Amino acid sequence: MARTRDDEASRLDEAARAGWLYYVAGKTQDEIAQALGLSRQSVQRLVSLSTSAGLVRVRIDHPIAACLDLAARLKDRFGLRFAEVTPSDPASASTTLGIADACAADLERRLSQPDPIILAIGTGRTLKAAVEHLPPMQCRQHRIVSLTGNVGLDGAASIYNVVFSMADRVGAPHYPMPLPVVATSPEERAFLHEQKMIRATLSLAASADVAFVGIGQLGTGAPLVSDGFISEAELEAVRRAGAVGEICGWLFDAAGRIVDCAFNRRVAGAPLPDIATCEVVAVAMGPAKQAGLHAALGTLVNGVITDEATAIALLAD
Amino acid sequence: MARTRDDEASRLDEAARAGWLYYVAGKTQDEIAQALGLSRQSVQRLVSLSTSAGLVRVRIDHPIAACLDLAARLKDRFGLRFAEVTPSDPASASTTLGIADACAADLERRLSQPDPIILAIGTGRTLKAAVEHLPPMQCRQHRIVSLTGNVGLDGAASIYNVVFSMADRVGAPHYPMPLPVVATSPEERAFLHEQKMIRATLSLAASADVAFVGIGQLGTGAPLVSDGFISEAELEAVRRAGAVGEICGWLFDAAGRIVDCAFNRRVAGAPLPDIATCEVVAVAMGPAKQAGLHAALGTLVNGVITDEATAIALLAD
DNA sequence: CCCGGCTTTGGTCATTTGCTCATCGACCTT
DNA sequence: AAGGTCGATGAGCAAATGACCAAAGCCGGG
Repeated sequence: MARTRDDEASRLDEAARAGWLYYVAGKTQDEIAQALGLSRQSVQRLVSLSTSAGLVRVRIDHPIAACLDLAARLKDRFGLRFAEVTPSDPASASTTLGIADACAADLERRLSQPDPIILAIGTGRTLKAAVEHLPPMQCRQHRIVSLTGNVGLDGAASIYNVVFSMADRVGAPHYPMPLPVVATSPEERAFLHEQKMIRATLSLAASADVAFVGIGQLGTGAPLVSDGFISEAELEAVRRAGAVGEICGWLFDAAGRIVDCAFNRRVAGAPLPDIATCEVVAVAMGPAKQAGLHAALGTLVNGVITDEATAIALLAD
Repeated sequence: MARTRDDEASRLDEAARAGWLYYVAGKTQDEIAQALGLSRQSVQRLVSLSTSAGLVRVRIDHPIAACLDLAARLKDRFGLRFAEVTPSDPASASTTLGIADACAADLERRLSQPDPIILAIGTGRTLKAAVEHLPPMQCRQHRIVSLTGNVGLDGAASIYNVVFSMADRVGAPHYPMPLPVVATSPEERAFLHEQKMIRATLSLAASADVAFVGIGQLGTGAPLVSDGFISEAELEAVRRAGAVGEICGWLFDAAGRIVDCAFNRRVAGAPLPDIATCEVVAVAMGPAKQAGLHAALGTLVNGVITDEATAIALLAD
């Protein structure tokens, strides 16, 4: 036996004492060494031991602390590269409150970097709200590319295509997709994708460094239905085929796989960027989006911005 | 107005975030700076703010054998119901270091109980420091009553009356004493105590479940003198009459008896709760308070929070 | 008894951190 | 509107910290 119980206990005792002097009394390791008659290195080891042995408990008394903890657990659980959790306001049923600010803050942080990036952006009410929280900036070094078509069924630009307002605000070159959101047939889609300008934009989207996307629910009030891209009946059919959510029009199942269905073959937007090469951040909250979010995390996206309640629900699954 | 509440709150948000990343996640300030899009110096300031604002609470989760032993011996020797001993920093002359944290932790423990209690609190620098270490809580079930008047000689509220800041932090109903600390005469004291509101508060104090009090020294730097409640000469007189310490203004002798003197007849605060029915905890450390502490232990108080050096000295007497 | 492996200790150096100072900019006063 | 004041910010620097490395004990096995 290399060490007796007593030795170990007294060593922990020493460690606790050193940790106390260091963390509570705020002494330097040199002073502690002098006080305890040890070398500074020994004190360093004791202090280090006191933390690694879990003797030192640090608590942050702020609501943010719980959110950061949830974010760390989300990252760990779903293998994400990025996670941010905002405090929930239990009184509000809004599905953008808080995360829109958080998303805007994150966008701002990324855009204020001098190194040029290609930023892809999806569509939807959540992103729309986020972009509205962006401060005016000038960052011509970045390029912003839309992942979805911006033309509705009636030929009018969809108001939820956010690339325009975003690029407008931040003063960056932008690359919209002059396409319908959904083509009338796979053949039309293929034809459209052959167009030179479209190909350039598609290629830009494929090489995006970071993408922000919303999660579309498929239940009551599904945006695909209310925006007229799919009929209730067809949606019901793909739901029975396993679809649980939608990103930029792409329907996916509970395992995060793009469903092989007639609708997806007509989606005119760019394929979702590969999470191996691109940071794809889902911005969504609320019970309606939970199933879709859960399926997409770690498969279609490797980042998330959500709220406390949704984070808790996701981790409980 | 230089700063709005929102600005300050969001700055604390940021500070909490930085503090969490630094202390809990163990990141370096450089990494945090990069993650939050700030300069390293700003992160340093935020981390520093998070500690100075009391957001970060460190506690050593290890019973140091020596301190446990001292606590047990104090309980045994003085017949106490409660004793807690924290490690000492031999180099520091602070009279609050460590015990403020310990007192805050104990207060928090008691306040987090669901069963409602009446908590009486005295005054002084030590308790003030302890309250500042309390985390924000919501415990409306408890009542906090002050044992002393909160009005100084000049009519201003004494800053060391801690019931306000404490109640503020923990969100509990509180009952201050709208009285001077010391009345100008015994008659004035009697008259004041006849007031209806005062009587209610006095009665609440008398039925307190637990009380936390500081110990006032009578030697150099006696708070009663520096706060102007008693003249040097008068203090010297009561010292010759046997007084060795003071709790909430009440002077007591080496046997722990309240001295029968002119000053005590004018003390306007509530009588000290009876140790037969109330847990009265003295929070004090340091050689200057040792005599008073020794006299009060087991007579006026039945609990103590002190530090290692003081505990050793008390047991050596 | 010596030797080799293992742990611990103290020294050295790169990294991290806290502090001071100069500068900038916003806001207030005159 | 000009000037002053205050706070915030970033650069530089010195102190503090943590990691690495070599040397010294310590033990069991031979």
